Amino acid sequence: MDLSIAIRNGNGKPRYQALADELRAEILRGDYPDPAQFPTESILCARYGVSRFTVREALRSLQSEGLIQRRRGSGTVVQPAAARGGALHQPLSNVGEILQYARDSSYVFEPMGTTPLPRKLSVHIGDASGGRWHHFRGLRTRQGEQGPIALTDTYIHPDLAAAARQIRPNEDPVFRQLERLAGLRIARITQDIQAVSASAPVAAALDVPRRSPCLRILRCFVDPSDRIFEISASHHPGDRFAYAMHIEADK
Amino acid sequence: MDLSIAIRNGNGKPRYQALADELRAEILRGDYPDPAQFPTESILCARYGVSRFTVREALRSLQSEGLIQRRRGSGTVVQPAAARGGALHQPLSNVGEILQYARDSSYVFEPMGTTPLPRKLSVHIGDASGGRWHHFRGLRTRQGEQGPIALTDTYIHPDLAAAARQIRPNEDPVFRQLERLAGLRIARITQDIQAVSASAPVAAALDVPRRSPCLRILRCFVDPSDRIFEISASHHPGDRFAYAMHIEADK
DNA sequence: TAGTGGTCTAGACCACATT
DNA sequence: ATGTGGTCTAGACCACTAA
Repeated sequence: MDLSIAIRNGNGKPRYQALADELRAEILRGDYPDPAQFPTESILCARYGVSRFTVREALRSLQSEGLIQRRRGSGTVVQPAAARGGALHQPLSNVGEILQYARDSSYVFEPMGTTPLPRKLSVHIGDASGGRWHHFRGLRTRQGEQGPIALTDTYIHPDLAAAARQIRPNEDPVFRQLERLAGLRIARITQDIQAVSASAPVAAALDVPRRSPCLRILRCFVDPSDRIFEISASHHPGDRFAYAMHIEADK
Repeated sequence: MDLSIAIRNGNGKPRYQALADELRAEILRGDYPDPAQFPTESILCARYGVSRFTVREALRSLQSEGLIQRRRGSGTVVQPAAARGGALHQPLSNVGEILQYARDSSYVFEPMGTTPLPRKLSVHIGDASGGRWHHFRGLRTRQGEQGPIALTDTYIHPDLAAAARQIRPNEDPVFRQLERLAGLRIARITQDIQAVSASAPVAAALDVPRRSPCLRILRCFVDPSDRIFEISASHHPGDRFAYAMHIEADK
């Protein structure tokens, strides 16, 4: 009677990740109108024919994304969408979500040629190579908003110039295209959040008054060898954007 | 010859957490001048007489705190302090770190009596009870800075008024004192980061010009039953404070 | 090829919440 | 008393890196 597609390992994806994807889709689809009706670990083990380890790894992902909450003795409940943040929020807990965050917003960008890394950024990462980085500039908009929610400047390391030239606007995010074109993997992202005043060009692009407060997010994309291959600087209008996150307690 | 205090379970603390505490102390103490000299999983298993599960749980904590990086095939290396963020940074990945973040800064606060929750906050959490919350106000300063790095307003839920009256300034953070005084546990924190203009009182307290950009962090402290028992609103001067974080890649 | 960390199994005992 | 999720063991196989 069990028609569920068994969680296999054929595609190369770990089982716990495939299981997490499956359960995440169910939750976002609204399959659990009653939050307490989420299956227990033992049920998931039986239903998908995997060990408890695999189930727990999958649920750990969902918990870190804020989709479920777990309590010893009681069980697992899905977190109501209302508690997951309001309209202008961007909850992020892993690289996958940075991609997925494009869900209900759209991003268009265009190539700006090559340039030395702006001084603020080169100081920030301690880069003194002085090479020319490929530069892209983009705007993120959200339906129902009266203006863009982000202006993003993206810089690609000089060593990846060949791949950078093949990047096409309006498809995947820049770092995903880079992964594919240059055959590299992203290991982690470091992020720096600061409040700044809108400079004239930023204010114009975001359609906000000059000097109005902006959230600036500096991201460094790092490969497994600790090389920074991409840097992005995003400016978000203070009144149209909030960065939401949740932090689990130590047990 | 092994004089290491065995990782026990007597104190009630899980073994993996005791191990993480031990290794974290070693790293912060500078016991690994050569970052690559960090022990492998099998060495840690043998040295502390625990299973690989326990070791990996401990290392998972340290990795989420950005203290170590791990690579299949190569090994585990401690993350050089330089790569963990510069002077004004506050890296946070769990509740423990929010406490620990007091490391090289000092925080003083004073009671401000009781007040209805400010409208901005009550709207944010959807609270319409209208009760009077205990209010504390504090300043965080950092040695070597020419001004405070945070102005924090903390509000305690009316139900905890009895405990709130016993809170003493200049000791533990408010939420730690609440845990002790009211016998509650904190399950998680939700956080909202936004850029705002300094209002007159905020500007005066932070010693910055009026309307200068500020990072505002709204925190809701939630108990295991999903009740918000504390809310805090922190304002950080844009030019003296950055919020740093790191995000691991999906495997 | 040897050794690393990543995934996975099948068990076990426990603290805790609910019945 | 039952069942939940949290901790922990002892194995195993694998993908990957480095020598």
